Amino acid sequence: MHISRNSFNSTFIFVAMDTKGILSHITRHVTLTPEEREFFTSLLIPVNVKQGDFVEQSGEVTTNFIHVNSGCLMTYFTDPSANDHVIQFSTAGWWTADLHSLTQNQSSIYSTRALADSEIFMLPKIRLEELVDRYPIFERFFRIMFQNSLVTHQQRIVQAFSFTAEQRYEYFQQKYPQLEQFVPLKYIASYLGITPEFLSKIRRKRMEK
Amino acid sequence: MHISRNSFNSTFIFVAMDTKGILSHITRHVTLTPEEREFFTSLLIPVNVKQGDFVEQSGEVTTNFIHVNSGCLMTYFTDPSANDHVIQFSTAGWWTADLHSLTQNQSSIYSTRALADSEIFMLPKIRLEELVDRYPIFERFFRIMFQNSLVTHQQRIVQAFSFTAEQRYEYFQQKYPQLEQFVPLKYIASYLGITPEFLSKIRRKRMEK
DNA sequence: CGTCTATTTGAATGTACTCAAAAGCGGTGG
DNA sequence: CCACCGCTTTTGAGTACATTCAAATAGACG
Repeated sequence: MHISRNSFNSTFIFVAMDTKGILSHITRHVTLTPEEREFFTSLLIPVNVKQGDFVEQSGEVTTNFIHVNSGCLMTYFTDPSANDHVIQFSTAGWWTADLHSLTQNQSSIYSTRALADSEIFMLPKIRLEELVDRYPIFERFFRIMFQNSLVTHQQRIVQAFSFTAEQRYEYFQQKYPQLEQFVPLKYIASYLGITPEFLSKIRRKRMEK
Repeated sequence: MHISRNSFNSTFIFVAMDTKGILSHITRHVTLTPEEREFFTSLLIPVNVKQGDFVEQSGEVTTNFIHVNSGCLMTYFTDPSANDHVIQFSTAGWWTADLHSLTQNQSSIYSTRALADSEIFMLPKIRLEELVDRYPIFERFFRIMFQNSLVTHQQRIVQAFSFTAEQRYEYFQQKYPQLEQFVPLKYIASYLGITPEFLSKIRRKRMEK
């Protein structure tokens, strides 16, 4: 899998970053006291990544939850035949993490890379544990977040099995209209579970209508 | 979709039921005080269902979390072409719920039925809310449960897109060896996202090896 | 412009589906 | 106890959806 900038950049740029976005996403689900906000934001590690940078690499043990403040990330799985399968695109407001690697301390089978220059927050697993021990309201927040994520995952499973590729593409366009603007089609094809060639044929067919 | 007993049984049988199993599943993840155990079990509604009974029906708004104490349930989705797609088999120790219907108060697109005579616990949504408000330890429990469930869901998405039907069948056999003993093949085919005819052909091919 | 990658096109192929029908299997009633 | 019924599973032929491979075209970037 190649993106224009394909070097692995291990020297992330740490900068001051606005926490309004992430806090507003959280307070959509739970109410925080000033103290809770303060403590939470103190745990976040702001990182600037450039297009093509790896945020996580398969084979390593994941130690961070990641929140996208701006830009766009892509998480993908490389199968034994060296084919990549995009699992998720994460735009502003989304969280991403390999929960299996994170909870079982096993090396990850997923990689996460920046599809565009992005501002992200890293929340180390051990810090999250401190956070929820101290303020159970965050336990609730993550419970709700995982709960919502499960709904989305379940819908994707249903679709994978009951929709044709063309229907999945239509659904994708409706649900993420902004993504198609700047995500290369081959990654969208991968996300839909089809080859770039076949996506191209679907697109032509739809243009002709 | 037909099971031997295909009547909708709205008169569930309420009985005394052992709460040891469900408590041990919970205390695998969190530690509970006697008071917390007591309060939690007081919220559970034990129900006995017979093979073929509906536990939840699509079109209705879901109001319960369901825990399987013994037996086996199956949750499936009926698509616009009236084809059923099995989403999950739930055996002893599993939880099941349509989180979308539950959280958004919308009518469910899933149905859940008993594949065998089963003992289940119902936990009404409003009771769960009381529970987590009063004892945040349960917030943690459900956070961990959803987190683990997400791992499984993600794996299933990866498999749907990168495995052939035969590979998915092999994985299923490894992961749920007990299920194949008594679940009709057509439901297993549905779970795997293939037709019963094709599963039959896969099985013959594997027998010949 | 030249190079590199992304996208499109077309032909041949493969995986899985549809439809129709036969075979297997468990229960029920005469 | 056997015959019949309803449902599940198997089989086979024809078909559709999606892939592979090879090559042409289009776009982005230096």
